[in-house]
Amino acid sequence: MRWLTVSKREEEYLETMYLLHKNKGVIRVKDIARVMRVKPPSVVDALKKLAEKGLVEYEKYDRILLTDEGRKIAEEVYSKHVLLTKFFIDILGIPPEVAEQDACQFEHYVHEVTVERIKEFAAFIQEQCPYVLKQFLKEKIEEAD
Amino acid sequence: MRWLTVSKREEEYLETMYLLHKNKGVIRVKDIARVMRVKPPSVVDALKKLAEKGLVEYEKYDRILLTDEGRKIAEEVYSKHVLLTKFFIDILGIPPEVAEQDACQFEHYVHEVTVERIKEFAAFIQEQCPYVLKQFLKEKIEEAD
DNA sequence: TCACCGTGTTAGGTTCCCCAAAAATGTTTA
DNA sequence: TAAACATTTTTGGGGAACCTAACACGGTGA
Repeated sequence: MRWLTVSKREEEYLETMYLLHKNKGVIRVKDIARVMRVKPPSVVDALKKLAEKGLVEYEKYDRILLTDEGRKIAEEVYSKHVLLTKFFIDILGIPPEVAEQDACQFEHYVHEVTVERIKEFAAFIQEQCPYVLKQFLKEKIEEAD
Repeated sequence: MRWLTVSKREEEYLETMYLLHKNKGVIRVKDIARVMRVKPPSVVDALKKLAEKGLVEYEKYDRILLTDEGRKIAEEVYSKHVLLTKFFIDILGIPPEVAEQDACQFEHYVHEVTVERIKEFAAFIQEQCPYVLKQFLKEKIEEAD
């Protein structure tokens, strides 16, 4: 029962915090700001709002943590991120940096149905015509040289 | 030489106006508002800004037109829209309403490289393994019943 | 211990995009 | 043509997300 609205930007904050926690153990304002390419005051604004929504544990000057609910949202977003990035790279043969950027935006909007279908399509194609796929990727890589 | 920045939302206004002009001949505040799901005052705000940027011909109470530059941007966005929608529907077999929604968001962010690659991939697959594709779509449509 | 410095926070302000209410203009009809 | 109706515009205001400048905290080295 998720009655609260989480904006695209808030999802990005949650995802960033999730990854910082996963990779560095601690979540710090400075690091969130660096990753999100904003200044620290913007991070504090965001933290206050997310705390009010019960998605982040935050007391000023204290350590920052995602709540269960916050982590759940972050994981959902991140899993879409991973899926989309993989699809762009492995199926469409898009350069990693571009794939990353596109996934990063699309993940916040893409419909569940589309996510599922992309997953299925990738599996189907890789199983049914792996050679054709390889051929396509090969051509694209050669063009890039 | 496009030095001015056009926000995502502005792109949407331009695209809406472009389609209204194409389909109804005239562009009216009321219709833009309906399509964009905003109230008329918001449309007027947007029109003023777009006029300042030279993307729209706008004098109050007068007829509304896109300038060449405005139409150019609208066409670029719209062509991405069409491509993405087609890809989602024809290749991934996503239901039209969902495809429409997703395309509508993604079109504003998707990288040129990705657009090109999607185009190429669709052509390649449709040529190299049309039967496999048909099989995939058939399964998905059957599941939906 | 305390002064310093990095980090975090507050205060105040900007831009973008939206709205409701009311005023102005345009159009249609009696 | 003038009243009634539809459409557009102005006015005034709000929320989201960002910023700079200044201030507060807290761990560290002298």
